[in-house]
Amino acid sequence: MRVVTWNINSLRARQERVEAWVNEVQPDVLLLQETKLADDAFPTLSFEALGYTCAHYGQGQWNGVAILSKVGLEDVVANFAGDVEPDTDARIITATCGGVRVSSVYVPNGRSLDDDHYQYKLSWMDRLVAHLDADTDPSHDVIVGGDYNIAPADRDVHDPAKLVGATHGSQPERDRLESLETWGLTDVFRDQHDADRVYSWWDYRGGDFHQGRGMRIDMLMCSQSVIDRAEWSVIDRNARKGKQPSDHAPVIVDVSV
DNA sequence: ATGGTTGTTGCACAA
Repeated sequence: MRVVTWNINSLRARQERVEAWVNEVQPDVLLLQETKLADDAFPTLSFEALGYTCAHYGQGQWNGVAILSKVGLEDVVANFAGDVEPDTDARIITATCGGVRVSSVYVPNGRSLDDDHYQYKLSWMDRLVAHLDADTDPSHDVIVGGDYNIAPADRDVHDPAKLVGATHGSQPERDRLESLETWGLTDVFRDQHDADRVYSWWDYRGGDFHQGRGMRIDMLMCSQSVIDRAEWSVIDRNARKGKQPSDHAPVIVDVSV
């Protein structure tokens, strides 16, 4: 079973590229972030024609997350589960696909360490753990994939010095990722690869992609039973090339079933 | 240090 997470930075602007990539790579489950669509604008019919069942949670203009599946899609939860304080933004959707409890998450950017949005980001990560407690159990097959807007370690960043005093690499953010690990999830890409200078996001500006200046902030966080069956994982940086790319590349894992 | 780019119920703001 092939599971992919991809922040596509507007589905409206990216539909053609996303469909071409999907036809090439044939994910069984595709987790999208930043669709920037309201639910009634989501192109369900286009994806159904490619063999997918879809669940979308969006608000238009900003945010928006989706799950596309060829292996079934059940028990959909938009927003946080249970009694967890609901998010005002559309940043998380959860479903069961092929026996795996998958979530597509778009963690708040944080903007800057002194911004209210940074506190919102930390709170959001705390609520994500509470959501997992309410929704499922680490002994199950669980994949929480998405744009975390957090680089797990300095080795996941082109220039760690530039992150000092900034978001994406601060200790409180990394502590939140560690809380997810404590809950029972593992970053499958890092579990499989020791390589440095592998990124999933590059700023559009200044030729950063071509200069190799990026960060690895998109992850597939997997429970142990999934990690044990993970055969292969890669970040497809080719998808960041060419005309009108998203600023993020897709992250792929193949899990034996 | 600054600025560079892309997207949006855009003409400022988020990333």
